[in-house]
Amino acid sequence: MELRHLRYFLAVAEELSFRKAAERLHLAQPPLSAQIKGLEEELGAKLFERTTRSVRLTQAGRVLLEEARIVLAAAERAEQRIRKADLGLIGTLRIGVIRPAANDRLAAILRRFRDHFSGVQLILRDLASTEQLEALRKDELDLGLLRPPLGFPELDFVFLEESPMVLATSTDHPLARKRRLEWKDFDKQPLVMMHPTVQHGYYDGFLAACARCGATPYPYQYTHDVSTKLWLISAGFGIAPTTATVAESGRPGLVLRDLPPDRPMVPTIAVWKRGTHSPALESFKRFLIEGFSDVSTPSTAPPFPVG
Amino acid sequence: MELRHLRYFLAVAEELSFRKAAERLHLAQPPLSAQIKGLEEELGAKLFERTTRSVRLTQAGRVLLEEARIVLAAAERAEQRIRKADLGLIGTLRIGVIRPAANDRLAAILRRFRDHFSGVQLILRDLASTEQLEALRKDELDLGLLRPPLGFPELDFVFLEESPMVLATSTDHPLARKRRLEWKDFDKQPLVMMHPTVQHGYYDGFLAACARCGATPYPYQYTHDVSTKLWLISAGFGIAPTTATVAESGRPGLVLRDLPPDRPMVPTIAVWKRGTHSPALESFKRFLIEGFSDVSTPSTAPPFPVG
DNA sequence: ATGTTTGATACGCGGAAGGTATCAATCACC
DNA sequence: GGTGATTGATACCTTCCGCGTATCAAACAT
Repeated sequence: MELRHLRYFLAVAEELSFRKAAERLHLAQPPLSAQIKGLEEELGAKLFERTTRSVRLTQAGRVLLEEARIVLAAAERAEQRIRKADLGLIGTLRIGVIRPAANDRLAAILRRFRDHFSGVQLILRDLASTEQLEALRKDELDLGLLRPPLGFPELDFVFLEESPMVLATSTDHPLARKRRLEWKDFDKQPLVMMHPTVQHGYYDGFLAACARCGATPYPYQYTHDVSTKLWLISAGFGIAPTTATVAESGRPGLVLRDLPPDRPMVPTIAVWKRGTHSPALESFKRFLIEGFSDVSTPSTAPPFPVG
Repeated sequence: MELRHLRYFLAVAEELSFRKAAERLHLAQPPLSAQIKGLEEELGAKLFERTTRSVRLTQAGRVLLEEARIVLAAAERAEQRIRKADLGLIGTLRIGVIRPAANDRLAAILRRFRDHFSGVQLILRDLASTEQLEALRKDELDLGLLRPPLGFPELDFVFLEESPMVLATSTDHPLARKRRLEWKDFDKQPLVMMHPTVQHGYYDGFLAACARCGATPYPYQYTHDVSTKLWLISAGFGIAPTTATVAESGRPGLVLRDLPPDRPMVPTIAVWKRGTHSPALESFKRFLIEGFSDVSTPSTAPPFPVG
């Protein structure tokens, strides 16, 4: 059975005349009769009682009259929704957000987007950077707001903002009191780090700077989220570089110190799969870029290692 | 757009592989690609992001995935309901009933039918004989329970039961007291008759018997339903032949008298349009005939004038 | 009796659906 | 890093089916 059969049937059922129905369909009458006949044979049921002078619906025909209208309406709706989706007016955007990016600025952007694109359902997922990259790879996410580096090629990104990396220690740690930190201060220091499975490469810049000055801190504890990491640091389990904006809310027992000169910056980037042509996503990216325009520094070359 | 497109699209969207989808559809891969391409062009929207190694849904594709399932499910449901309708398991039966036929016996038959065919919706319409014939002609009724004669050819019928015609008078009418009625008693009597537009030909037998005996009663009042007719008679507006079963409920002021020998019988028949092949209707007729089997007298030739 | 109207039938054409062979691009694997 | 395997796209051909024209048979109108 094809929609053509239903369209033809509906015309005949409504006109109760093959001739008039054919006219309405801009079709000759013989092929119309043939199509109806074919439909009846396929369904194994007579749909019309025909004489040479009258056409009447059978029981089966009466039922199909109801059903055909439903099917055709559903098909019509499908076409309309496709067109809307293609304009980016409806659809779903699955967006991954790392905790530090879930701030007021992003909330305002989301709110503005929803005001303009009420038909686009935003599905926000609170995921760590590595998890987002994996989700992007598996096409379970349309856009990720996360930290570099990118996990695999086939990704495009745009830089949104960056925040300096600072050192987090407990209040009773010697480095909390030292007047001015130097890279070699971190030699043989125990580090409280995010586990690579949730954030990979985050510490590369820090460790490289240490290495350049001959300092070799060592991994001591791994956590899976930022708040646990800060909690462990405040409990004296070690030190760690972290992003300045993350720990702004004054946490008791925690001290944030500026790193020595040439401190790494921690960018937030928006990432999506290359070649994804989604008008809704394009619109969302426009809102994102505009929302961060006062802080973002557009760059042609990636300001950090990719991959 | 045809259902084929949606079936093909659904396979590709679910498999996310043209090759696997083609396999599932028992189809070669190139025509499948061509069909999807054609669908995309017709809708004016890309449905898949394809590389040589991966197939991903676009926003529009994701929307169509939902919609295609809906449309195909509706089509599936349509086919199933057609088959059921063709077996007479679902559908609607529009049945006309004259008031005198709306009795306990018919109610029991209707109840039994509904128990066996719960999917068939019975639409009962309280209509006079002539109205039913008109409704049958216009295909607004599937079966009529009414009185002869039939209004036009193209009708088939089955005899269900009959009841003797009796005379209705008011209690103070001379004929109410006469010991034994003769046909010539009705000469010059005013008749209270059902209007021909609601019951046509009902009085033919009575008037013919009168005429054979030289009696000529005359039409005096016309009513449009039985209860008004009996009310007028009880009020002394005239006399009328009526069906014995109609006036059983003792109405004050009304007297029913047996007619002279060779009194006409009043049949109840079930009527439908010839050539109507409706399994549900066939089943209903079976229930009807069985329900009246103790009183009906099957006959090959019509026991009354047709037309 | 004749003409008109209606659905069915016969038949031919064109286009679209489907099959086969093949290509280009990418991935896996040694 | 070259090579074979896999995947979707392309080219080309065949088949079939949807559609049009011409015509018929039946029923109604005149």
